[in-house]
Amino acid sequence: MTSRWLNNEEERAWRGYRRLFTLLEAQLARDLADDSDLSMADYTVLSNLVETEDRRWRVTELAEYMQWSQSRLSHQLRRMEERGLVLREQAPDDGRGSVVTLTRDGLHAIAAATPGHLAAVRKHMIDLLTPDQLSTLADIAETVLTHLEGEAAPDASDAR
Amino acid sequence: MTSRWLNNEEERAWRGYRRLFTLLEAQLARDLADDSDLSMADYTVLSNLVETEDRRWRVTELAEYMQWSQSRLSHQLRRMEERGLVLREQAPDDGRGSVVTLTRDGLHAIAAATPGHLAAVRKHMIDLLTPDQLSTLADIAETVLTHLEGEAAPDASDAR
DNA sequence: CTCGTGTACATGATGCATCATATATCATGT
DNA sequence: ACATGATATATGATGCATCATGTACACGAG
Repeated sequence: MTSRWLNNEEERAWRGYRRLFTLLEAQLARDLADDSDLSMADYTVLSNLVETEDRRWRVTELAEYMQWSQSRLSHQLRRMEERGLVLREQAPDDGRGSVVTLTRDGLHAIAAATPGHLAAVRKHMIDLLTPDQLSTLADIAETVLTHLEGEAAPDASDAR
Repeated sequence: MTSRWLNNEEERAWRGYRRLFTLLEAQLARDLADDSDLSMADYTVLSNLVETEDRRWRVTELAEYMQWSQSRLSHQLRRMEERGLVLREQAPDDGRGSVVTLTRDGLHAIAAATPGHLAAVRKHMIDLLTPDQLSTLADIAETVLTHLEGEAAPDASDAR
């Protein structure tokens, strides 16, 4: 496990990347809280719901899509259900399953919050970068994500 | 829907960036947990301590440097103190303040964990990218961070 | 000196994230 | 039909993050 140290440019990239996420996330959460009653978690759930054709998700599928644990999503949905933002119904095709849907209030909440949030994303990040930078960033993410997804399921050698 | 507001390339960058952070953070935390008894939070605190000349920080300064709330750091330090990783002493020059230091165990823990952690950072990110990509990433972070830091303190009346 | 105000840090309460486990249902081999 | 194991979801317990507030000290004005 002999590890080389990070050189200057690598360290600049690494530290910058981490600090970027920390500060940007905080700023977006503040902006969102300022003009809605939603947390980032609420927003993400609602926006995933509103983006589907019929505005319905099976709970586990939504959890996988969001890269959340099933338990985390279940707790989050319970809180959002108590606030009247979403509903959980019996899945028609599977007695074990639930289907989450938006309530009228939930739809209203996400519709009201989205323009402001996307404006904030632009203001604090997208509009600050050149098209080249954006495209490089997307490439970086793609490369690392491809690697990480291979990492998560390096299975195949289950046989002993 | 996001694509109404961001064009394709912007959306690819934005979604990629967010998913990158989520998955990478999870992977690094797993790797760290696998070969140490430290959480990412523990690791960050310890590594900030070990990187200073005398291995001492005033609590508030450390909190600012880490971009943590003072309260969050205080709770974290209490837990770490209970585990014998750090110590808090009276600040010599200010009766209100505390100075955090590493214990022998804390020093040992960070020394043992660092090579593996840096190897993981290389493996899951740095070594996957070209020097150009790294340098663009660092530039992106610098640009956005400069903007965000202006955002956090848009208060010009501080001028003396 | 002491009064008011600001700063450094700690702490209790509350909400969220995670872990282990429970419950109900489905799927399959016998 | 039945046992066995897998899957979908919920939930209670625990630890961490955050918020509001408390305590102690600092510092300057009168």
